[in-house]
Amino acid sequence: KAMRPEQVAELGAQIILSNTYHLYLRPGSDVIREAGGLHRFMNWDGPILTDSGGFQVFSLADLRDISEDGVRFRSYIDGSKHEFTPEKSMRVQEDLGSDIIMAFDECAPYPSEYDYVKQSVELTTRWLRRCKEAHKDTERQSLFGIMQGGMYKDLRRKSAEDIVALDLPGYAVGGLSVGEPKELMLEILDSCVDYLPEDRPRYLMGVGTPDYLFEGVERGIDMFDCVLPTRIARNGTALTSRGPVNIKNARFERDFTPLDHECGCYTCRNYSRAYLRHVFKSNEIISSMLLSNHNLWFLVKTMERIRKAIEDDRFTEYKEEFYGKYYGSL
RNA sequence: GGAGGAGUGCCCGAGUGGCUAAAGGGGGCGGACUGUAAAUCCGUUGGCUUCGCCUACAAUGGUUCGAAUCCAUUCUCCUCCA
Repeated sequence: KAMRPEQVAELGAQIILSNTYHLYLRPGSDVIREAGGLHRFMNWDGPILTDSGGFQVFSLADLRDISEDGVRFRSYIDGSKHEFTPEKSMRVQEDLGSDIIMAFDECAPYPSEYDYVKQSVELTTRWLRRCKEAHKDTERQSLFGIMQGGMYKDLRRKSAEDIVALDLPGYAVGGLSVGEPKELMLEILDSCVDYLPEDRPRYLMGVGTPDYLFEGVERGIDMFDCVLPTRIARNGTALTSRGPVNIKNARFERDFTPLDHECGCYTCRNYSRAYLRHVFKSNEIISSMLLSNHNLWFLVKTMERIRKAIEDDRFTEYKEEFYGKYYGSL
């Protein structure tokens, strides 16, 4: 949102995420197929990953009904009834033509009882087998499996072992960062990442804040995705090397310095905090554009530096340096 | 000059005797946001020596146990007629 694909590419982003559930409801996956696929439709010729719609089963919970076969839900747009099954999700993602397609899973809410999560994990695994079965074009599209298991280590392990047995090109950790405390999230992540093969991409879904990126990488995660940078941008928050900055704050009214002195992004090269505050408060669309651009740049550059630090064998030093500034005083 | 109508907190605006420091918006201030139903949502917004007191619904005076609400006068604005 608020970004042209060209700008996303200019940031150095290598892949973007789209959502099966939302595109299925609107404009409809048939429309996108007719348009020649998502890449053409949205003018992005790099890789695209599509989420399966599993997360929407969780986030739009009051509108759905889960069964062995799949999920029945009502459209929040027009109230119409639909059913998503693993097969359906695969077919829709095929229509979209994305490069990485995600398994149709159930993301258990936090907190959830052990028995519920156990059932849920087993269902997710059965659904994954059906996804793999239904997924035909393995040349053009890579199907990633999703580990679940809530906050229960034994269920995480079981989930991981079961999905890894299916020998997929990549694996995701789902069901984290759903409202649990950070310590718990890290403890669970610690316990389960190693069950996923090191030679396949390991993707932590829905994460996150800069600190979570470091924590994830440190534990062996390769990929992340998150709405946070663009959403908080639209709501007036910028991520900076000195921590988050709420550009709405009165103290920036006459602050004519850049958002982040160390940032080389378009926004920081050309605009002051006072201007960004002004356009935000005036409800100017450029506010979302400038802040989204900055936040995405910030995360992309942070990840580039993390990769470089790993190559130079100084990840821990870089993490400490980053944290020192990020959590230090503004 | 005549006839009607109106003046409410920073702004708009509800309220026509006690449950009103005064609905609801807006604006201000602060916060939240993590596989996007979000340019969304939440809190707060007269003062103070804050389990209470003070100042407040144009101004002043009055009626009443009690007034933003009723009465009188004054001021200001709007509409129509001359």
